[in-house]
Amino acid sequence: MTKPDKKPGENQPDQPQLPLAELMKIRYEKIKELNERKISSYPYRYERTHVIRQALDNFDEYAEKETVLRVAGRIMLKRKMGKSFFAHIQDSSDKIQIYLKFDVVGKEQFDLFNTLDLGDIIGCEGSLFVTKTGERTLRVTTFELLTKALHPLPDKHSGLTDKEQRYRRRYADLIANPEVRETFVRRTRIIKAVRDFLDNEGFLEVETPILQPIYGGGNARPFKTHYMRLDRDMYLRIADELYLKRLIIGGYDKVWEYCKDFRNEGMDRLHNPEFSMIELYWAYADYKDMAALLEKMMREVVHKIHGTYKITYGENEIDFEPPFKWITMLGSVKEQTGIDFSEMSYEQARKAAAEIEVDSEDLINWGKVVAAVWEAKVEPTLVQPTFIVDFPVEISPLAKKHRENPRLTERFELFVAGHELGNAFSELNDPVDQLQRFMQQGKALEAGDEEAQPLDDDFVTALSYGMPPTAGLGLGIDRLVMLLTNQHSIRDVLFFPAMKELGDGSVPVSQILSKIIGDKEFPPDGY
RNA sequence: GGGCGAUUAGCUCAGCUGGUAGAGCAGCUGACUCUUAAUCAGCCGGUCGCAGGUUCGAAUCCUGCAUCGCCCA
Repeated sequence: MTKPDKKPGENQPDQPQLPLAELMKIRYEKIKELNERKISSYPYRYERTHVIRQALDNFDEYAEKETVLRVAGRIMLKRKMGKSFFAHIQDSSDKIQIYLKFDVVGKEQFDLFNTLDLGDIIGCEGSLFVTKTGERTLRVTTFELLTKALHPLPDKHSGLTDKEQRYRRRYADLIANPEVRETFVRRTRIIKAVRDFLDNEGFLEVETPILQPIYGGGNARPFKTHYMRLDRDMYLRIADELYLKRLIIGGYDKVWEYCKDFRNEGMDRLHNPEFSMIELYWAYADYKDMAALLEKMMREVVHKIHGTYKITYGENEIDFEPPFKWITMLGSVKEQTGIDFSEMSYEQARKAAAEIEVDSEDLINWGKVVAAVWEAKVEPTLVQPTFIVDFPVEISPLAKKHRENPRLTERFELFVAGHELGNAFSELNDPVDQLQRFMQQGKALEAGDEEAQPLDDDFVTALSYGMPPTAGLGLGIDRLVMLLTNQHSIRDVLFFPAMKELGDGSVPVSQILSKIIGDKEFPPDGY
């Protein structure tokens, strides 16, 4: 149905037809033609006998017996040779060449195959053979279109290389770059290895609230949301710590959680606002026990994934064979700078920091100055797995004071390849001390430190019931995955990293589609 | 937050010191019944990230903004 009074000259030149729209329209027309022939472009299922990898693994046997196989996948390459086609189809396991001959499949199927586009998903039945050039191939006797792709695929050779597009359209990245699929499979295997290890060590996997009335357990700005039924603000958790300790108080000895946490801060190579950790708590143990456990875990996980204890990360070879280096924060600072901060006052520490060009302008206590010096001078040098031990009390509000030095806490962080991987301490279980630490944090919060944590009254209440001596650990899973997949940006180990909103005036695909299907009722020059 | 770089067709990229946009792939037509980034012939396809400015004239020079990347804080 077209408007008869519309003249060709009336096509608005200020609304040019987008090339993408043209490509999608051609594909949509193909769907309509198939529909007229009662062929669906989106059937419901396909009975596969094998995934492609299985077919290839047993190739010789299947080829010899001329076993009939049914495989399915996405068309990645397609070559026409007169009255025959070669194509490659790809499924989750692998890809295989298929060969389709006019004489074998007949005119109807041959013509149908001719209209297929790269990106379409098909199911093929046939047997295996080797071509003249030695490629293992499926000779198709019959095939079905399983899904029509409206959007063209990235370039068949160079794929999708634009980082931004790869993050924003991860599905296209995964289709075009199989090694990306492999990275994420490895991510899953790493998490499973951690889970298996903790299972074997007798830790109970639990779940605690993500949506919390009071956030805590770390130093970070939270995301705030609103619960309408209760008409109150809630926070997305920044850590699991305070809830897991409540479970220790409740009587569990060993608990852990795989957790998504949320921190309202910037994003860069090492940070995403939403990230994954594991936290575990272990009653009747202290931070040295925890360090030994973590060593053991790292060793096992690395070996399970790599089959060896030495891995390559960037330019470095990293050796996970225990024991890892163990050095106090103050000792490591002294080692790198020659300065011993341990007996200094706040003022002396600031002066010493200034001499080695570490800015302590906004740092309000001794502990923060020490930490700043340490970050500037020591952290970047830590390539091999290293425990940095005994942190200043001011920067460790949930850790128990050191049994030999009240300025410090019994805390360690594990560093590998210059990045913090894990953070652990002998947990503070004295409710009075905990309350005082909360008060200190409260002052910092009032003074404008948006990362300080608010008083959690119920947590103090819980502690007052008595928490056994406990060691706790938080381990950054995204960082661990980066390390074991040799990736250098957290965005490459997250399927869907946080991205800023695009402000470009590009035409959304849904709008293109609307206009294409609008052609049924409106003249085809409508856009 | 600061510095540097990138942004041109669905994808991958050219486009020099300003003269009004080009290739390959994909798509469409045709040839080819063992090709493999198939090949060959022809065709279609662009608000040159956005907004200003300089200029007779801007993809190109200048300013601002946006997004992405890298480095620094």
